[in-house]
Amino acid sequence: MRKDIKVVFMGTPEFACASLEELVNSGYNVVGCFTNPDKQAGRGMKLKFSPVKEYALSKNIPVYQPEKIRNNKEVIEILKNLNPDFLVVVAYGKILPQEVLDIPKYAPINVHGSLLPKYRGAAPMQFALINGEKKTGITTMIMDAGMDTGDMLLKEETVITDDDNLETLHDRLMVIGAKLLIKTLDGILDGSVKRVKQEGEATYTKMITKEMTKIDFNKNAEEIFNFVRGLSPFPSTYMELSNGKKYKVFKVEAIKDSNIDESVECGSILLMSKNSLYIRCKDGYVKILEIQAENSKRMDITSFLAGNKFSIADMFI
RNA sequence: CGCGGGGUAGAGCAGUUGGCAGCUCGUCGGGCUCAUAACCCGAAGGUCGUAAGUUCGAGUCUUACCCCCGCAA
Repeated sequence: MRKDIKVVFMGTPEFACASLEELVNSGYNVVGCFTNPDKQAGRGMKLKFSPVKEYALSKNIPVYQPEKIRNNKEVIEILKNLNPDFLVVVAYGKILPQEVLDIPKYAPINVHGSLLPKYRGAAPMQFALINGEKKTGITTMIMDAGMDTGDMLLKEETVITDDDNLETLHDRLMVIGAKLLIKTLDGILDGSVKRVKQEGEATYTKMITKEMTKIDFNKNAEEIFNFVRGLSPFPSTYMELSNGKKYKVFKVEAIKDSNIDESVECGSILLMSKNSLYIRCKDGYVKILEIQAENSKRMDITSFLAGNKFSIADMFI
């Protein structure tokens, strides 16, 4: 049954690859994969394949890597010739024109990392964490020309705990997304899944840029805690010393303190011992737990302080 | 040939013009006891990434190789 259904897959990072693997493992006939062009990356700037490409090649699935799709006659011709029943798009990194969305026989399906209509856009998981959400999830939808505005098909929630960071949430949603994708396709085929319009207040997320990743110690401890875990371990947040030195921060603990000494400026080092570092913020202090200096590797604060010292007069700006 | 940093004790680091291999922490053993991972004393633990070279003498200088990491993407 599933093997008679032709699927064209579009995706690029690891998050997408999980869905592709699930499609293949559950027996769908994946007839082609679209993924972003190889780019130079890593030390030595060697050409690197995307996770989706790596996997597709290992399964002998044809791979296509067009620079652009919009107004690209050649690519649209290829897509039409593949004659897909479904087009499945997961974190592809391109916006698809209606012309392409019209190609699949059943529907173009997208797997999105939030509970729509909240957190549409590029970085749903990051902002769910940064905003201190208590839950988030995966939504599958039928794509339309808008940015994550299509009719919804299935949703699955997951609770965000204090121990979560971007890595744990990403990994969890990746698995949920892959499984929900199969349920969605199966449900469309047997008619059990109905499309539902997105209702309620929609919010959009911007792409995360380096400039956005600096810690602002004028914020509350809780806000900083959420900010750090929302971007950890990648792209990660950083704090900057008044002398210009930067330190990436991967994990902190938030401690509210109503008796905080108001004469100490936000960003000042409140206390440094052989295994802990406390920095003043708006409503208390932040205890740094995992840190990485320039040209060095990520380490827990105890190891870091064994060989690196700050002056108590130092300040993070 | 994208730019750059580094391999020294279990961890993180220092090592000046080549001249006895060190610091903080941890570990182990004692002490103390109000003492949380946060007091005191003591001990163990290193073929200084690998190979060759220069030298009376190399962690340090030269050459080659291996490995790790940051930026950038």
